[in-house]
Amino acid sequence: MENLKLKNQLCFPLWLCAKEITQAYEPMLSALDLTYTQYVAMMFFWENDGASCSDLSDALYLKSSTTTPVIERLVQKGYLTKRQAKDDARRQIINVTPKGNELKYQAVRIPEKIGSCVDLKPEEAATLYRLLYKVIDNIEKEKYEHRNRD
Amino acid sequence: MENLKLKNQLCFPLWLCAKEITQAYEPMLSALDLTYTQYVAMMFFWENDGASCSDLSDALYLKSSTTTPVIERLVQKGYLTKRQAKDDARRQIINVTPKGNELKYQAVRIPEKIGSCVDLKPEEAATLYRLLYKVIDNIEKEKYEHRNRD
DNA sequence: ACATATTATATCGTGTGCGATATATATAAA
DNA sequence: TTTATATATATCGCACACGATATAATATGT
Repeated sequence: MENLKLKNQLCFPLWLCAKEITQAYEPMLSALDLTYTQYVAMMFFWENDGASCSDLSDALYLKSSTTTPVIERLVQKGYLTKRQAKDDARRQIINVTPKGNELKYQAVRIPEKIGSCVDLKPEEAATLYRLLYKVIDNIEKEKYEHRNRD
Repeated sequence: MENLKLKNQLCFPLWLCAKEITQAYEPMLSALDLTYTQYVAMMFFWENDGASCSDLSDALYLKSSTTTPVIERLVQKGYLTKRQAKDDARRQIINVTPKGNELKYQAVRIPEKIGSCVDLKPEEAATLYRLLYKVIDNIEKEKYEHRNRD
């Protein structure tokens, strides 16, 4: 039963690490009135102004049942606007407001602060980054193959 | 603003990877009527029968507001029991029921299935494991120092 | 043109996970 | 002994995140 011990699970430090790093953002983000998920969503729209709800869902690997309320809150806070596309009324176009763009200038110091908190050597960070994406790709591939087995 | 792009964030693949791997457990765990968090809690109690609620909170770095309902559900399912300690009435002792121990034998194949899904070379998995714990330790250290700055 | 399938988004219920707060018990200090 | 402090756990409200399902709009096939 050695393989059922917590210390032998890869998933456990992964889960824990994600939780810890998300919490490390909390004091910086609460100053901007953002949660971590809202911050990630803002990062996406800063980079992809005019994208749709489903573009966000795809980029973040989230379901619309998660992104819809996240976007809704960011609209309420005045950081985003939402309107129907002219060519396809199903599509909701999201735009960043001037207030939402100001946030970007306030957020610009956050990544380096987190970096100093994580405190890895550049090559360690690069290795971690590479291995995480490898796991993500492997799981995605497995999911895809599983779907096609039915 | 290059550092505010999603692809340059270490936290994003971390968060995504944790989410993906948790979901990969889902089909195996739903057969045992467990969620991922409940499974982790069961792993802890299989290894630490007779531990308390706060022992679980400490081991999983969770608050009692999270562990209390998790334990509550596992008691309802008949996998755990909860009783007051004789020497300290504040302390709640958790024990695994026979039904809870049967689960262990059904769960024993899960880690290897996840391993094949994650599909890393042993040395890659070891590196990932080491780097994740390094980040966790660094963030914990930072938290500790921050507390002592006040 | 019209039925069918697909796509985009929303709604609902369940289960974490957090901070803030409350309560009961136990220990230490006066 | 009484008071103060610390500890263990529970409760509450908020914000994800999921699967299942519903609804509306568009695209496709005959």
